[in-house]
Amino acid sequence: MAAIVETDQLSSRTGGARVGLCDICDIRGVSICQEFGPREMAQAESTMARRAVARKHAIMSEGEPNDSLFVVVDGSFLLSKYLEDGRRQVTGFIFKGDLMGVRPTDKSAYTAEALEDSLVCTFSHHYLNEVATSAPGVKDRLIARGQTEYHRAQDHIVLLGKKTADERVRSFFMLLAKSVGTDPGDGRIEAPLSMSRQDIADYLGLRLETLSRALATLKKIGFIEAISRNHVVMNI
Amino acid sequence: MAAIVETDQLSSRTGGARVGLCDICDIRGVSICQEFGPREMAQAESTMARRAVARKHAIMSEGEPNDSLFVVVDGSFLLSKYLEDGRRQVTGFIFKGDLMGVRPTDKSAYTAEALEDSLVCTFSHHYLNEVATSAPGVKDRLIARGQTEYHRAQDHIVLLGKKTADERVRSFFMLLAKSVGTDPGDGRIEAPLSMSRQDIADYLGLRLETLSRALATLKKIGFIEAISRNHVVMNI
DNA sequence: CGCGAAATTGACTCTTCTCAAGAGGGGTGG
DNA sequence: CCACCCCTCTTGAGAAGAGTCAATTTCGCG
Repeated sequence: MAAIVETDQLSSRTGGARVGLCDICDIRGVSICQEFGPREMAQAESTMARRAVARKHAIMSEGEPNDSLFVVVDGSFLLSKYLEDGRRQVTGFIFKGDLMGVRPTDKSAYTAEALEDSLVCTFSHHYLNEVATSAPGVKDRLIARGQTEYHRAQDHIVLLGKKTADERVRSFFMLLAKSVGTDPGDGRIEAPLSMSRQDIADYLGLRLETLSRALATLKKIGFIEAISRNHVVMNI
Repeated sequence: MAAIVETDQLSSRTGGARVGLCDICDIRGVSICQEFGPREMAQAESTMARRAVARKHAIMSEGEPNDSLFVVVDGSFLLSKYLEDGRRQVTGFIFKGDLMGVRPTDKSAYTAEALEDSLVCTFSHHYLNEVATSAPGVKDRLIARGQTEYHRAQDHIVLLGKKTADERVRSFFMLLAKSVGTDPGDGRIEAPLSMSRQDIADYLGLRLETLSRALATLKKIGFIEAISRNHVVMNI
């Protein structure tokens, strides 16, 4: 199922001048790179690779080894785990600025696949360890990110364990608003929907049909102003 | 609700000789302390405190600040989060050797309360940072522990999102067996049950009654050989 | 414009929840 | 040491929410 794919058109791995790749990166300020000083940044750029990941392609697969840290520069990813009989649970959505693969492992705990054509920076952990000796903040940042992931997971647990279908769907849209929502000026919030209804249902622990009915309810009460396959306008 | 309580009878914070506290610790090998060299260990012992936590008392509370790392030396803890209307979700159980408070925060994401009279070692993060400069493995260990927590949370998410009541209960007992189970020789596994039925139900996203019915089923099919309020024998 | 996948809606089923009553077990006081 | 009481757990019956199966509609894409 969806092997790791290298779509390298945008990679900067070829030799020569690479000054500026990070300088112009619009997530530089929010990710681990902010811990790099000028020297670390130069080091980073020399081993870091930018990689395009095509929609539906996995960058990590459950059970497969992974030794890289991925920083999502653009696009979005879906994290999932499968039960033996094929039931799929979506354990999270990853957006611009988020990290995947905080720790090298020889058995990844989940699959991460691109929901749209996306762009990531990859850092080998082996190398990151070296950088960390001169920029100790990097490890603190990894610890912090790990905790953020954990807290998100705990919120997800509360959602799945205690919330009704309508509440779950509402919570999902709140998360979406916070992660990728934009405010066009009026009270409304707009957000792109890079995931399918099935993806959302699998995230919320609901069936497709139940999600659909909940969407109808949220539309009726006005929480959702308009929704299409890949876009939503909310009144929060 | 359950403030942080200091039940200090067992604390070693008073001055004088403290040699040996860690040397004789039976979880030394499995926890972060294993990263300490002799010098770090001496440092650690001088600022670390052992603390007894009485049953039902919280060592961390949702929304409250926390700047210590806790290592569970003996006993067990329940992690929980509450919705505004009081619904409680148990997000995890913590046993001997586990960590709590991997990161300092001024708003703890969850509450941790002792399920039985327990014993923890507390390390202030401020101090831990100093130790980490000479023992860099400590931070790696914190990253690793953070990831372990996250992976457990993901398993919990799968459980809540995709499993039936019977499957959830079965999974809980498997977890219990792995965490605190002992094999008395025959194929069976025994484990103490420090949590109530209500705690288990809140962990599994089920009602008390549903859990009770599932237990009856598991007894009938023989997965559970015997179960009382605080002890279980399983056939795995 | 039309095809096909994705999403919605409908009717019915089933698992889990709810409310209620009863049984069991542990601890305290007589 | 026993009995009682209280709290926890179990069991029962009916209701409700979400699941299932199936038909239909919508939307995005060629």
